[in-house]
Amino acid sequence: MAKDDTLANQIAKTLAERIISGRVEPGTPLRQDHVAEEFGASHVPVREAFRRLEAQGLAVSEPRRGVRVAGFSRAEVREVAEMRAALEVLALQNAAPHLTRAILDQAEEINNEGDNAPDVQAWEQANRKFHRTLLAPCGMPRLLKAIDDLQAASARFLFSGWSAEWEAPTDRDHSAILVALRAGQVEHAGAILRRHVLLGGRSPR
Amino acid sequence: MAKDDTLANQIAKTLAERIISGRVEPGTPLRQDHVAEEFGASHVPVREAFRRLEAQGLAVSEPRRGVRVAGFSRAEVREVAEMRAALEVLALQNAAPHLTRAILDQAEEINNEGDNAPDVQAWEQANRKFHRTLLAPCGMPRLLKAIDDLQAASARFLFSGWSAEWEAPTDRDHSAILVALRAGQVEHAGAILRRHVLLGGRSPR
DNA sequence: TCCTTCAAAATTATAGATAATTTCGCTTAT
DNA sequence: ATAAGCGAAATTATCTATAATTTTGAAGGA
Repeated sequence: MAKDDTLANQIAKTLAERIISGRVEPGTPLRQDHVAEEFGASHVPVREAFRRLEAQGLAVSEPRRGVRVAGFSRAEVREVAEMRAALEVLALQNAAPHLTRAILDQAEEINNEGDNAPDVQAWEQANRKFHRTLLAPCGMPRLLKAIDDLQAASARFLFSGWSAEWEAPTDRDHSAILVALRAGQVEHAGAILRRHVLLGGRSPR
Repeated sequence: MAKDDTLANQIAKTLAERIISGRVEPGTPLRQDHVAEEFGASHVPVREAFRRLEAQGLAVSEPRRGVRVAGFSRAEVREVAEMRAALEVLALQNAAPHLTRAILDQAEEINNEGDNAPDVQAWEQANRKFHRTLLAPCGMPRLLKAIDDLQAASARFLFSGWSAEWEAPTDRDHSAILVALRAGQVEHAGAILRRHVLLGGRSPR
Protein backbone atom coordinates (compact mmCIF):
# COMPACT_ATOMS: atom_id res chain seq x y z
CA MET A 1 0.00 0.00 0.00
CA ALA A 2 1.20 3.45 -0.82
CA LYS A 3 1.76 5.19 2.46
CA ASP A 4 1.66 8.64 0.97
CA ASP A 5 0.93 8.64 -2.75
CA THR A 6 3.94 10.51 -4.05
CA LEU A 7 7.24 8.72 -4.32
CA ALA A 8 9.09 11.63 -2.76
CA ASN A 9 6.98 11.38 0.37
CA GLN A 10 7.47 7.65 0.68
CA ILE A 11 11.21 8.02 0.33
CA ALA A 12 11.24 10.83 2.87
CA LYS A 13 9.33 8.74 5.38
CA THR A 14 11.55 5.73 4.96
CA LEU A 15 14.72 7.76 5.30
CA ALA A 16 13.31 9.65 8.27
CA GLU A 17 12.55 6.41 10.07
CA ARG A 18 16.05 5.20 9.34
CA ILE A 19 17.64 8.35 10.70
CA ILE A 20 15.46 8.53 13.80
CA SER A 21 16.05 4.91 14.68
CA GLY A 22 19.77 5.56 14.44
CA ARG A 23 20.27 2.96 11.73
CA VAL A 24 22.26 5.53 9.79
CA GLU A 25 24.80 7.51 11.76
CA PRO A 26 24.95 11.28 12.05
CA GLY A 27 27.20 12.77 9.44
CA THR A 28 26.61 10.01 6.92
CA PRO A 29 26.38 11.48 3.42
CA LEU A 30 23.15 10.79 1.56
CA ARG A 31 23.92 10.40 -2.14
CA GLN A 32 20.96 11.08 -4.33
CA ASP A 33 21.91 8.52 -6.94
CA HIS A 34 22.47 5.76 -4.43
CA VAL A 35 19.18 6.38 -2.69
CA ALA A 36 17.45 6.64 -6.05
CA GLU A 37 18.84 3.30 -7.13
CA GLU A 38 17.84 1.67 -3.86
CA PHE A 39 14.25 2.80 -4.31
CA GLY A 40 14.23 2.09 -8.00
CA ALA A 41 13.52 5.73 -8.71
CA SER A 42 15.27 8.62 -10.33
CA HIS A 43 16.97 11.25 -8.23
CA VAL A 44 14.35 13.92 -8.76
CA PRO A 45 11.93 12.67 -6.11
CA VAL A 46 14.93 11.82 -3.96
CA ARG A 47 16.02 15.43 -3.96
CA GLU A 48 12.55 16.47 -2.89
CA ALA A 49 12.66 13.94 -0.09
CA PHE A 50 15.96 15.42 1.01
CA ARG A 51 14.37 18.82 1.20
CA ARG A 52 11.70 17.51 3.51
CA LEU A 53 14.26 15.85 5.76
CA GLU A 54 16.15 19.12 5.85
CA ALA A 55 13.02 20.97 6.94
CA GLN A 56 12.48 18.44 9.72
CA GLY A 57 16.01 18.95 10.92
CA LEU A 58 16.98 15.37 10.21
CA ALA A 59 19.44 16.24 7.49
CA VAL A 60 21.61 19.20 6.60
CA SER A 61 22.43 20.27 3.09
CA GLU A 62 25.25 22.37 1.76
CA PRO A 63 24.68 23.73 -1.74
CA ARG A 64 26.52 21.71 -4.37
CA ARG A 65 28.10 19.55 -1.69
CA GLY A 66 25.25 17.26 -0.93
CA VAL A 67 23.24 16.41 2.12
CA ARG A 68 24.29 14.54 5.23
CA VAL A 69 22.45 13.07 8.17
CA ALA A 70 22.20 15.79 10.78
CA GLY A 71 24.41 15.46 13.81
CA PHE A 72 23.36 16.45 17.27
CA SER A 73 25.52 18.00 19.91
CA ARG A 74 24.61 18.10 23.57
CA ALA A 75 23.60 21.73 23.08
CA GLU A 76 21.19 20.80 20.30
CA VAL A 77 19.61 18.09 22.40
CA ARG A 78 18.98 20.61 25.14
CA GLU A 79 17.63 23.09 22.62
CA VAL A 80 15.14 20.58 21.29
CA ALA A 81 14.05 19.67 24.82
CA GLU A 82 13.49 23.32 25.71
CA MET A 83 11.47 23.91 22.57
CA ARG A 84 9.41 20.81 23.16
CA ALA A 85 8.75 21.84 26.74
CA ALA A 86 7.55 25.29 25.73
CA LEU A 87 5.38 24.09 22.86
CA GLU A 88 3.91 21.03 24.55
CA VAL A 89 2.86 23.08 27.54
CA LEU A 90 1.22 25.55 25.18
CA ALA A 91 -0.55 22.72 23.40
CA LEU A 92 -1.71 21.21 26.66
CA GLN A 93 -3.16 24.51 27.84
CA ASN A 94 -5.14 24.80 24.65
CA ALA A 95 -6.14 21.16 24.61
CA ALA A 96 -7.30 21.07 28.22
CA PRO A 97 -10.78 22.51 27.63
CA HIS A 98 -11.42 19.80 25.05
CA LEU A 99 -10.14 16.87 27.07
CA THR A 100 -12.95 14.44 27.82
CA ARG A 101 -13.04 11.62 30.32
CA ALA A 102 -12.77 9.20 27.40
CA ILE A 103 -9.60 10.79 26.07
CA LEU A 104 -7.95 10.69 29.49
CA ASP A 105 -8.88 7.03 29.87
CA GLN A 106 -7.42 6.33 26.48
CA ALA A 107 -4.21 8.10 27.46
CA GLU A 108 -3.99 6.01 30.59
CA GLU A 109 -4.41 2.88 28.50
CA ILE A 110 -1.56 3.96 26.22
CA ASN A 111 0.57 4.73 29.23
CA ASN A 112 0.09 1.19 30.51
CA GLU A 113 1.14 -0.18 27.15
CA GLY A 114 4.31 1.85 27.46
CA ASP A 115 5.07 0.44 30.90
CA ASN A 116 4.96 -3.06 29.47
CA ALA A 117 6.99 -2.26 26.40
CA PRO A 118 9.62 -4.89 25.60
CA ASP A 119 12.15 -2.50 24.07
CA VAL A 120 12.99 1.16 23.63
CA GLN A 121 11.34 1.36 20.26
CA ALA A 122 8.00 0.18 21.59
CA TRP A 123 8.31 2.41 24.63
CA GLU A 124 9.10 5.45 22.53
CA GLN A 125 6.16 4.74 20.28
CA ALA A 126 3.80 4.55 23.24
CA ASN A 127 5.33 7.64 24.76
CA ARG A 128 4.82 9.62 21.59
CA LYS A 129 1.27 8.35 21.29
CA PHE A 130 0.56 9.38 24.88
CA HIS A 131 1.69 12.92 24.31
CA ARG A 132 -0.14 13.20 21.03
CA THR A 133 -3.37 11.91 22.53
CA LEU A 134 -3.35 14.60 25.17
CA LEU A 135 -2.20 17.41 22.91
CA ALA A 136 -4.09 16.76 19.67
CA PRO A 137 -7.40 18.19 20.97
CA CYS A 138 -5.82 21.65 21.01
CA GLY A 139 -6.72 21.79 17.34
CA MET A 140 -3.62 23.73 16.34
CA PRO A 141 -2.15 21.90 13.36
CA ARG A 142 0.96 23.98 12.95
CA LEU A 143 1.82 23.58 16.60
CA LEU A 144 1.26 19.84 16.47
CA LYS A 145 3.45 19.49 13.41
CA ALA A 146 6.24 21.39 15.13
CA ILE A 147 5.93 19.18 18.19
CA ASP A 148 6.04 16.07 16.01
CA ASP A 149 9.31 17.13 14.43
CA LEU A 150 10.80 17.93 17.82
CA GLN A 151 9.71 14.59 19.21
CA ALA A 152 11.43 12.89 16.28
CA ALA A 153 14.62 14.74 17.15
CA SER A 154 14.26 13.69 20.79
CA ALA A 155 13.73 10.10 19.77
CA ARG A 156 16.98 10.12 17.81
CA PHE A 157 18.82 11.04 20.94
CA LEU A 158 16.99 8.46 22.98
CA PHE A 159 17.78 5.65 20.56
CA SER A 160 21.41 6.63 20.24
CA GLY A 161 21.83 6.42 24.00
CA TRP A 162 20.47 3.11 25.07
CA SER A 163 19.65 0.83 22.23
CA ALA A 164 21.03 -2.24 24.02
CA GLU A 165 20.25 -2.58 27.71
CA TRP A 166 17.02 -0.93 28.70
CA GLU A 167 14.15 -1.55 31.03
CA ALA A 168 10.67 -0.10 30.93
CA PRO A 169 10.38 2.62 33.56
CA THR A 170 6.85 2.89 34.91
CA ASP A 171 6.25 6.46 33.97
CA ARG A 172 5.38 8.37 37.13
CA ASP A 173 5.22 11.70 35.33
CA HIS A 174 2.63 10.52 32.87
CA SER A 175 0.43 9.24 35.66
CA ALA A 176 0.82 12.47 37.59
CA ILE A 177 -0.17 14.48 34.55
CA LEU A 178 -3.34 12.46 34.19
CA VAL A 179 -4.19 12.89 37.85
CA ALA A 180 -3.75 16.63 37.61
CA LEU A 181 -5.82 16.85 34.46
CA ARG A 182 -8.62 14.80 35.98
CA ALA A 183 -8.62 17.21 38.91
CA GLY A 184 -8.84 20.12 36.50
CA GLN A 185 -5.43 21.43 37.54
CA VAL A 186 -4.23 22.39 34.10
CA GLU A 187 -1.41 24.63 35.30
CA HIS A 188 -0.02 21.90 37.50
CA ALA A 189 -0.28 19.34 34.73
CA GLY A 190 1.61 21.74 32.49
CA ALA A 191 4.35 22.14 35.08
CA ILE A 192 4.82 18.39 35.35
CA LEU A 193 4.80 18.04 31.58
CA ARG A 194 7.43 20.72 31.31
CA ARG A 195 9.72 19.06 33.82
CA HIS A 196 9.06 15.68 32.23
CA VAL A 197 10.13 16.83 28.78
CA LEU A 198 13.18 18.71 30.02
CA LEU A 199 14.43 15.83 32.14
CA GLY A 200 13.61 13.27 29.49
CA GLY A 201 16.28 14.89 27.37
CA ARG A 202 19.05 14.26 29.87
CA SER A 203 22.01 12.13 28.92
CA PRO A 204 22.01 8.40 29.68
CA ARG A 205 23.85 7.44 32.83
CA MET B 1 24.10 38.68 -7.46
CA ALA B 2 23.12 35.19 -6.46
CA LYS B 3 21.56 35.44 -3.06
CA ASP B 4 21.77 31.78 -2.28
CA ASP B 5 23.71 29.80 -4.86
CA THR B 6 21.14 27.21 -5.90
CA LEU B 7 18.33 28.22 -8.20
CA ALA B 8 15.77 26.48 -6.04
CA ASN B 9 16.72 28.62 -3.05
CA GLN B 10 16.55 31.83 -5.02
CA ILE B 11 13.14 30.95 -6.36
CA ALA B 12 11.95 30.00 -2.89
CA LYS B 13 13.11 33.31 -1.46
CA THR B 14 11.49 35.34 -4.19
CA LEU B 15 8.20 33.52 -3.89
CA ALA B 16 8.31 33.72 -0.10
CA GLU B 17 8.76 37.47 -0.25
CA ARG B 18 5.86 37.70 -2.64
CA ILE B 19 3.58 35.67 -0.41
CA ILE B 20 4.55 37.45 2.79
CA SER B 21 4.07 40.87 1.28
CA GLY B 22 0.61 39.81 0.21
CA ARG B 23 1.34 40.44 -3.47
CA VAL B 24 -0.14 37.02 -4.21
CA GLU B 25 -3.38 36.20 -2.48
CA PRO B 26 -4.03 33.23 -0.24
CA GLY B 27 -5.40 30.31 -2.19
CA THR B 28 -3.71 31.28 -5.44
CA PRO B 29 -2.46 28.18 -7.23
CA LEU B 30 1.27 28.07 -7.94
CA ARG B 31 1.83 26.30 -11.25
CA GLN B 32 5.27 24.84 -11.55
CA ASP B 33 5.51 25.43 -15.29
CA HIS B 34 4.45 29.04 -15.06
CA VAL B 35 6.88 29.80 -12.28
CA ALA B 36 9.60 27.93 -14.13
CA GLU B 37 9.02 29.97 -17.26
CA GLU B 38 9.01 33.21 -15.30
CA PHE B 39 12.39 32.41 -13.80
CA GLY B 40 13.73 30.97 -17.02
CA ALA B 41 14.28 27.66 -15.28
CA SER B 42 13.00 24.14 -15.55
CA HIS B 43 10.38 22.94 -13.10
CA VAL B 44 12.72 20.74 -11.10
CA PRO B 45 14.18 23.54 -8.97
CA VAL B 46 10.70 25.07 -8.84
CA ARG B 47 9.32 21.96 -7.22
CA GLU B 48 12.09 22.05 -4.66
CA ALA B 49 11.30 25.67 -3.94
CA PHE B 50 7.68 24.68 -3.40
CA ARG B 51 8.77 22.13 -0.86
CA ARG B 52 10.61 24.75 1.09
CA LEU B 53 7.63 27.10 1.05
CA GLU B 54 5.50 24.23 2.26
CA ALA B 55 7.85 23.60 5.17
CA GLN B 56 7.68 27.28 6.10
CA GLY B 57 3.92 27.13 6.10
CA LEU B 58 3.64 29.64 3.27
CA ALA B 59 2.15 27.15 0.82
CA VAL B 60 0.12 23.98 1.04
CA SER B 61 0.44 21.09 -1.35
CA GLU B 62 -1.98 18.33 -2.19
CA PRO B 63 -0.42 15.36 -3.96
CA ARG B 64 -1.09 15.44 -7.71
CA ARG B 65 -3.22 18.53 -7.31
CA GLY B 66 -0.55 21.12 -7.02
CA VAL B 67 0.40 23.69 -4.46
CA ARG B 68 -1.43 26.83 -3.46
CA VAL B 69 -0.55 29.87 -1.40
CA ALA B 70 -1.49 29.04 2.17
CA GLY B 71 -4.55 30.73 3.57
CA PHE B 72 -4.85 31.91 7.13
CA SER B 73 -7.92 31.84 9.26
CA ARG B 74 -8.33 33.86 12.41
CA ALA B 75 -7.57 30.68 14.35
CA GLU B 76 -4.29 30.20 12.54
CA VAL B 77 -3.25 33.77 13.21
CA ARG B 78 -3.85 33.22 16.88
CA GLU B 79 -1.98 29.92 16.76
CA VAL B 80 1.06 31.55 15.21
CA ALA B 81 0.99 34.35 17.78
CA GLU B 82 0.81 31.86 20.65
CA MET B 83 3.71 29.86 19.26
CA ARG B 84 5.77 32.98 18.71
CA ALA B 85 5.07 34.14 22.23
CA ALA B 86 6.16 30.85 23.74
CA LEU B 87 9.29 30.52 21.63
CA GLU B 88 10.41 34.13 21.75
CA VAL B 89 10.17 34.16 25.52
CA LEU B 90 12.24 30.98 25.61
CA ALA B 91 14.80 32.56 23.29
CA LEU B 92 14.94 35.71 25.37
CA GLN B 93 15.54 33.78 28.56
CA ASN B 94 18.45 32.00 26.93
CA ALA B 95 19.76 35.10 25.26
CA ALA B 96 19.65 37.28 28.38
CA PRO B 97 22.95 36.11 29.89
CA HIS B 98 24.71 37.03 26.65
CA LEU B 99 23.12 40.44 26.16
CA THR B 100 25.76 43.15 26.39
CA ARG B 101 25.27 46.86 26.80
CA ALA B 102 26.28 47.27 23.15
CA ILE B 103 23.58 44.90 21.93
CA LEU B 104 20.90 46.67 23.93
CA ASP B 105 22.02 50.02 22.54
CA GLN B 106 21.87 48.59 19.06
CA ALA B 107 18.35 47.32 19.70
CA GLU B 108 17.30 50.74 20.86
CA GLU B 109 18.73 52.25 17.70
CA ILE B 110 16.71 49.81 15.59
CA ASN B 111 13.62 50.58 17.60
CA ASN B 112 14.00 54.28 16.81
CA GLU B 113 14.28 53.45 13.13
CA GLY B 114 11.01 51.61 13.43
CA ASP B 115 9.28 54.57 15.03
CA ASN B 116 10.24 56.73 12.09
CA ALA B 117 9.28 54.14 9.48
CA PRO B 118 7.36 55.63 6.55
CA ASP B 119 5.24 52.56 5.84
CA VAL B 120 4.24 49.17 7.19
CA GLN B 121 6.92 47.36 5.24
CA ALA B 122 9.70 49.42 6.76
CA TRP B 123 8.16 49.18 10.21
CA GLU B 124 7.83 45.42 9.99
CA GLN B 125 11.42 45.10 8.85
CA ALA B 126 12.65 47.13 11.81
CA ASN B 127 10.38 45.22 14.16
CA ARG B 128 11.75 41.90 12.97
CA LYS B 129 15.29 43.18 13.25
CA PHE B 130 14.64 44.36 16.79
CA HIS B 131 13.41 40.97 17.90
CA ARG B 132 16.21 39.14 16.17
CA THR B 133 18.85 41.37 17.69
CA LEU B 134 17.65 40.58 21.18
CA LEU B 135 17.06 36.87 20.59
CA ALA B 136 19.99 35.85 18.39
CA PRO B 137 22.49 35.71 21.29
CA CYS B 138 20.63 32.69 22.66
CA GLY B 139 22.71 30.66 20.24
CA MET B 140 19.95 28.19 19.49
CA PRO B 141 19.78 27.94 15.71
CA ARG B 142 16.81 25.66 15.46
CA LEU B 143 14.79 27.89 17.75
CA LEU B 144 15.75 30.99 15.81
CA LYS B 145 14.77 29.38 12.53
CA ALA B 146 11.39 28.45 13.93
CA ILE B 147 10.85 31.98 15.19
CA ASP B 148 11.82 33.37 11.79
CA ASP B 149 9.20 31.28 10.06
CA LEU B 150 6.57 32.31 12.57
CA GLN B 151 7.46 35.96 12.19
CA ALA B 152 7.02 35.60 8.45
CA ALA B 153 3.56 34.20 9.03
CA SER B 154 2.76 37.08 11.37
CA ALA B 155 3.97 39.57 8.81
CA ARG B 156 1.59 38.15 6.22
CA PHE B 157 -1.29 38.89 8.49
CA LEU B 158 -0.01 42.36 9.27
CA PHE B 159 0.36 43.27 5.62
CA SER B 160 -3.02 41.86 4.68
CA GLY B 161 -4.71 43.95 7.35
CA TRP B 162 -3.45 47.45 6.93
CA SER B 163 -1.41 47.88 3.82
CA ALA B 164 -3.01 51.24 2.97
CA GLU B 165 -3.61 53.56 5.92
CA TRP B 166 -1.09 53.16 8.65
CA GLU B 167 0.88 55.29 11.04
CA ALA B 168 4.04 54.40 12.90
CA PRO B 169 3.15 53.62 16.50
CA THR B 170 6.00 54.54 18.82
CA ASP B 171 6.51 51.12 20.25
CA ARG B 172 6.07 51.36 24.01
CA ASP B 173 6.50 47.61 24.49
CA HIS B 174 9.87 47.54 22.84
CA SER B 175 11.11 50.35 25.03
CA ALA B 176 9.76 48.69 28.14
CA ILE B 177 11.51 45.45 27.23
CA LEU B 178 14.81 47.27 26.93
CA VAL B 179 14.32 49.01 30.26
CA ALA B 180 13.59 45.71 31.96
CA LEU B 181 16.60 44.03 30.37
CA ARG B 182 18.91 46.86 31.35
CA ALA B 183 17.66 46.45 34.91
CA GLY B 184 18.38 42.73 34.72
CA GLN B 185 14.71 41.88 35.11
CA VAL B 186 14.65 39.07 32.58
CA GLU B 187 11.38 37.57 33.77
CA HIS B 188 9.62 40.88 33.51
CA ALA B 189 11.07 41.52 30.06
CA GLY B 190 9.79 38.11 29.03
CA ALA B 191 6.33 38.90 30.30
CA ILE B 192 6.18 42.12 28.29
CA LEU B 193 7.51 40.35 25.23
CA ARG B 194 4.87 37.68 25.58
CA ARG B 195 2.06 40.20 25.84
CA HIS B 196 3.56 42.22 23.00
CA VAL B 197 3.61 39.28 20.62
CA LEU B 198 0.15 38.07 21.57
CA LEU B 199 -1.46 41.47 21.19
CA GLY B 200 0.45 42.22 18.02
CA GLY B 201 -1.50 39.42 16.41
CA ARG B 202 -4.87 40.98 17.10
CA SER B 203 -7.17 41.80 14.22
CA PRO B 204 -7.14 45.27 12.66
CA ARG B 205 -9.83 47.61 13.94
C1' DT C 1 58.46 12.73 3.26
C1' DC C 2 55.24 16.12 2.33
C1' DC C 3 52.95 19.43 -0.40
C1' DT C 4 51.17 21.05 -4.83
C1' DT C 5 48.99 20.31 -9.27
C1' DC C 6 46.06 18.39 -12.41
C1' DA C 7 43.13 15.12 -14.56
C1' DA C 8 39.67 11.37 -13.91
C1' DA C 9 35.74 9.95 -11.33
C1' DA C 10 31.92 10.88 -8.65
C1' DT C 11 28.27 13.78 -7.50
C1' DT C 12 25.11 17.65 -7.59
C1' DA C 13 22.02 20.66 -10.14
C1' DT C 14 19.40 21.68 -13.99
C1' DA C 15 17.17 20.84 -18.36
C1' DG C 16 14.28 18.42 -21.58
C1' DA C 17 11.06 14.72 -22.48
C1' DT C 18 7.32 11.46 -21.19
C1' DA C 19 3.63 9.23 -18.63
C1' DA C 20 -0.22 9.76 -15.67
C1' DT C 21 -3.63 12.42 -13.47
C1' DT C 22 -6.69 16.13 -12.95
C1' DT C 23 -9.37 19.97 -14.64
C1' DC C 24 -12.43 22.17 -17.77
C1' DG C 25 -15.77 22.78 -21.16
C1' DC C 26 -18.81 20.90 -24.27
C1' DT C 27 -22.35 17.80 -25.54
C1' DT C 28 -26.33 15.15 -24.49
C1' DA C 29 -30.01 13.25 -21.97
C1' DT C 30 -33.45 14.00 -18.42
C1' DA D 1 -32.52 24.53 -17.13
C1' DT D 2 -29.65 21.08 -14.87
C1' DA D 3 -26.89 17.26 -14.20
C1' DA D 4 -24.04 13.34 -16.13
C1' DG D 5 -20.66 11.80 -19.31
C1' DC D 6 -16.87 12.27 -22.27
C1' DG D 7 -12.79 14.09 -24.51
C1' DA D 8 -9.29 17.71 -24.99
C1' DA D 9 -6.19 20.67 -22.55
C1' DA D 10 -3.60 21.65 -18.68
C1' DT D 11 -0.90 20.15 -14.95
C1' DT D 12 1.70 17.16 -11.90
C1' DA D 13 5.10 13.62 -11.15
C1' DT D 14 8.65 11.07 -12.84
C1' DC D 15 12.48 9.63 -15.81
C1' DT D 16 16.52 10.17 -18.75
C1' DA D 17 20.12 13.07 -20.30
C1' DT D 18 23.46 16.85 -19.80
C1' DA D 19 26.14 20.52 -17.72
C1' DA D 20 28.69 22.12 -13.85
C1' DT D 21 30.95 21.39 -9.64
C1' DT D 22 33.36 18.90 -6.18
C1' DT D 23 36.09 15.07 -4.64
C1' DT D 24 39.71 11.78 -5.27
C1' DG D 25 43.98 10.14 -6.17
C1' DA D 26 48.11 9.83 -8.48
C1' DA D 27 52.23 12.13 -10.43
C1' DG D 28 55.79 15.41 -9.95
C1' DG D 29 58.47 18.83 -7.48
C1' DA D 30 60.31 20.92 -3.15
